[in-house]
Amino acid sequence: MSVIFSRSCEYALQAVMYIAMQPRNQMVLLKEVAEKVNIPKHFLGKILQKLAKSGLLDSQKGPNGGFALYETPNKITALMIVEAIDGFDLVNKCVAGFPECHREDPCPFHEEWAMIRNNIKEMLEKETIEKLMQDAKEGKRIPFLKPGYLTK
Amino acid sequence: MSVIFSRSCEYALQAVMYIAMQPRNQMVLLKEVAEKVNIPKHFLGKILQKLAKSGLLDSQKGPNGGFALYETPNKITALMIVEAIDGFDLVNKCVAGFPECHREDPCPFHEEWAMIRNNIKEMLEKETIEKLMQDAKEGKRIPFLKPGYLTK
DNA sequence: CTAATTAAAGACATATAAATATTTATAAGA
DNA sequence: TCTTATAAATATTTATATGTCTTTAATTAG
Repeated sequence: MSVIFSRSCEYALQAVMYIAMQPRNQMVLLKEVAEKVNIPKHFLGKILQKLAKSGLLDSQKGPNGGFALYETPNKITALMIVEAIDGFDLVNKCVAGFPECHREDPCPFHEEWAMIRNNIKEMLEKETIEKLMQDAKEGKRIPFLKPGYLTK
Repeated sequence: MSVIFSRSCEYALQAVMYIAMQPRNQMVLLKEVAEKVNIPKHFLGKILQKLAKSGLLDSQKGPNGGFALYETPNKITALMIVEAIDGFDLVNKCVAGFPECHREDPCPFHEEWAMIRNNIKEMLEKETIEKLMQDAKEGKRIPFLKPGYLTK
């Protein structure tokens, strides 16, 4: 298998990027996100609820309701999203699955993995939603990016 | 979730380490590995079969049968084990799950992740079974390591 | 107050990984 | 050849993640 993030977490990252790219003056519908980013609607609903409970998104029921970023894009990092959905077990769990592996009593992989784990964490902290949007403007692919977005 | 390796893969790494630490002049029983490393026996059986088919282990049925390393410990790397069990999707798959992400048309995470992925790969290549055993002798914890091992 | 719109919640279904149990095939030794 | 020890193969169960469907609750507009 070799997965880093769960499917839910991948969806969360993509959905937040999509929401961030919409005009800030109105909320974005679950239906719209689901269709544009191609995620099962009710499954996505639960993911966005979780992000809302974690304080990353705002959500409103009823007409004109929907989802929006709770903070400005420069305050939301990929790490926050990952932690909200998957938890960041990567930080604690032994990469080789040894049950009692920790710094004072490390397995043979421990130190090497600690470095990599740290790289991952730093990378995810550095990637704010703002930066991801910037990247998109510079041509990095975000499949659901509307053609007109760059010129807006 | 945030998993790097599947449970099977963790078991594979641990089991190979265990086998490597046994005397080379006889085969190691599935039953013994399962008990000492604390892995469900039949589940482990399938994992070891897979390692045998991949050419990492030798296996023999019947009395005096069991499993053994097919190569000397310095020829077997953690990467080989991971690839045999999980495949190394890490190499190909987009970390954020974008379906059509590749080098010529990368998502915003692509380059950062490529570096980390490479670090992981290099680390796993560097960790031969021999080195892991060396580490164990230097005090790195391997829970199923027999107390007497260091002085043998 | 009523109807319409939307997210939230809960129940259910499916897919996959993990674990367990049973049967079969192979080799060794008496 | 017969029995025993062992891995290999197969079938079954359980757990968890993912996906779907239905109902409920909240909000707005009229």
